[in-house]
Parts: sequence; structure tokens; C-alpha cells
Amino acid sequence: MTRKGQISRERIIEAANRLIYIKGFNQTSFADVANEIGITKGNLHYHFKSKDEVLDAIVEYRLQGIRMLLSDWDNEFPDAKDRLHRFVQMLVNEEQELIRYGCPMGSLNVELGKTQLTQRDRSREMFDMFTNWLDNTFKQLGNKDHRKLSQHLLAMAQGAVLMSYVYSDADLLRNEITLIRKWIDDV
Amino acid sequence: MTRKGQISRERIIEAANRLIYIKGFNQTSFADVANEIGITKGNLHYHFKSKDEVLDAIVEYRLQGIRMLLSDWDNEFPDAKDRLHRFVQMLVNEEQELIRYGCPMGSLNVELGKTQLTQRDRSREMFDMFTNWLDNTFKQLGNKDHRKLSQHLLAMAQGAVLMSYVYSDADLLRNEITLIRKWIDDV
DNA sequence: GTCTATAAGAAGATAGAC
DNA sequence: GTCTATCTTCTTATAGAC
Repeated sequence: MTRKGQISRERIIEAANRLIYIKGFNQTSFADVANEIGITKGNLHYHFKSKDEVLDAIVEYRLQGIRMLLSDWDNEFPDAKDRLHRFVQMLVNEEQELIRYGCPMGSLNVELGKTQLTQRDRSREMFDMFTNWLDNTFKQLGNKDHRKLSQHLLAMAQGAVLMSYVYSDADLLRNEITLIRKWIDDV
Repeated sequence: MTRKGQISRERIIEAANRLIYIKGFNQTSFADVANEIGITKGNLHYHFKSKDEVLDAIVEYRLQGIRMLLSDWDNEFPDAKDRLHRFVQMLVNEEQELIRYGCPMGSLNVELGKTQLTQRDRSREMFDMFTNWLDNTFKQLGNKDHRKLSQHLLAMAQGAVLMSYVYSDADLLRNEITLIRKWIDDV
């Protein structure tokens, strides 16, 4: 693949990723994505034969991002509890986007889970990545119920984001974050 | 409106409500709904001029259901804490559907919040109904932070349902329910 | 009220010129 | 690689017969 081709492909993935987060997968058309970056639908189809392939690329792109994120956290925070707090800090850093558009991972899974089961299976890997990372972190804290704890932390985070998204309410999110932090301290 | 007409309208709303829960709003077409109850698309359009009107009717239908539900709980459980536990019991009773299709209220709001803001505002009233009811219940328990507590309980419930839906995992849901119940007891 | 027929547009996808 | 043109299918919606 040529250098120019790689750049185009990357631009498509980034634009599609953003649009799908904002508008949802089924509400984002080839025309939307093509328009966004100033190419035609035909050209887009040269790079991706189907919408399904675009989704595949987006999920892979996101997985790669999560992989790097978790790797960075592992390097930066040797202490397990610090890592848990870093996880929660993500909700603070992304506050505005979370309130406006919800969790990119959660909303995509909810949407695909309804009717696109195959695609949903792939997008679930994003959850797996966080679940497994949290699982290891709780294990390192010596907790026997590490699996349950990792799922519970994810559930609290998802619930907090969903509610603050429903009500477009930053205070709601901040209050939930406080509660989650207390929970982490008490674990 | 004739008796026969009312029956048809009711049947349409119930079928559309179910399909929209299972498939999502944007993925449910007029043809789907018409097929489901054995009428034609043209006939459906006689009863509802637009898809938006169908959604309106569904939201009103659901609100009515929630209104009755909460009213029943108020009558059956004079004790505030019993009422909170009755709320959580809903997650047990609806376990299979929640795991398969998620929360009807949460998933609809997530979907509409992306691009259909007007319709989303209406569907948010379902959340308002629970929020206000829980708010009153916590107030009755004499808690100063009643608003925060009601939002937190809803957030935990939504997070629990979302995670168990993502993983199609009844055990995950049951474990979360146990934690929520403990939280209620400690409030 | 319920039907058939049809319009009008959007969407995913393909073919072929450049 | 990128474009234009076209196809097909689906979806919302309307018109008019019965």
C-alpha cells in the first residue's frame, strides 16, 4: 500500500470513528463520512468495500487506543490503587464529550446489541480490554472477588455516564465520580 | 373514534413498542410494525401520520405504565425502604429481557440522544418519573441528599443492566443487584 | 378503516472513465 | 486513487379505490 493510500485510509477511519460516536452507527452514512473529509462515496468504497469493514477498522482503531492507554497507565502507576483512580480520572477528563454523546464504548454496544450481533461481538472487545485490565488490578490488590469488583467498577462508570448523558448534567457526573472514588478507597 | 379503531390503534402501539425495544427506534420500520400485526403500511399511516407520532404514542403508553407501576408500589408499600427494594426487584423480575435487550428506557434515550433531540426530550420523561419518585422516597427517609441518592440509585441500576446486557450475563446482574440492595440497606 | 399502488428520497454498493 | 454514473433496495409518506 502506498503512503498516500495509508493517509487516506487513516483519515477515513478517524472521521468515521468520530461521526459514529456522535451520531450512532446506523445514523452515519457513507455520504456523511465522505462529506466530512471531502471525498466521494465512490472513493470511500474503494477503501472499504462495506460499512461492516469500516466498523471493523474503527473497532480495531479504538482497541489500539485502549491498548496504548492501559499500557501507559501501567507504566506510570506502579501502585494498583493509583491505577484505579487513573481509570476514574478518565471520566473527569472527558466530561464534556461524555455528557454530550455518552460513552463511545457503551453506546456503540447498546446500539449494535439490538440487531447487529456479529458486529456487536467485535465491539465488545473494548469492554473486555477494560474488564481484564481492572480484573488484574484488583487481583494485584489481593482481592478474591477481583472479577466482580472489575465488573462493578465498570457498571458504576457506565451508569454514571449514562445518567449524566440523559440529563446533560455535569454535576450529576461529578457527584457520581466522588462516590466511585470513595468506593475505590474502601475496597 | 369507533371502538374498532381504538383497538387497532392500541394494537399498533403495543407492537411498535415491543419492536422498538427489541430492534431500536431507527431500525424499526413501518413495514416491520405493519407486518407484526398483519396490516399494511398504508393502514398504519392512516392511524399515524408519521413515525414521530408513533414514538409519541409509545412514550405516552410507557409513561402511563410507569405511572400505574409507581402508584401500585405507593399503595402496596407504605414503608419507604420497602419501596426502594421493590424498585430493585424490577431488575430481578425482568432479568431475561434486560439481559437480552437492555433497559427499554435507557437504550431508547441513548439512541435518540445522538441525533433526535426533540424526541429524546420526550422520552426522558420516563427517567424523570423514576427520578422524582425515588427523590420523594429518599426525602421520606429523611435524607438531605435525596436528589443525589435517587440519581445514584438510577445510575447503579442502569450500569448494572448495561453491563449484564453487554455480556449477556445473568450472574453479573444478580451480583450487581446484591450490591444495590446492600447500598439501600445502608442508606 | 383497510387495501393497493406509487411516489420520492436515502442508503449501501458496483462499474467504469480518468 | 479518485471521480461520475448507475443500480438496487429500503423507508417514509401520499393518493385513491373499495
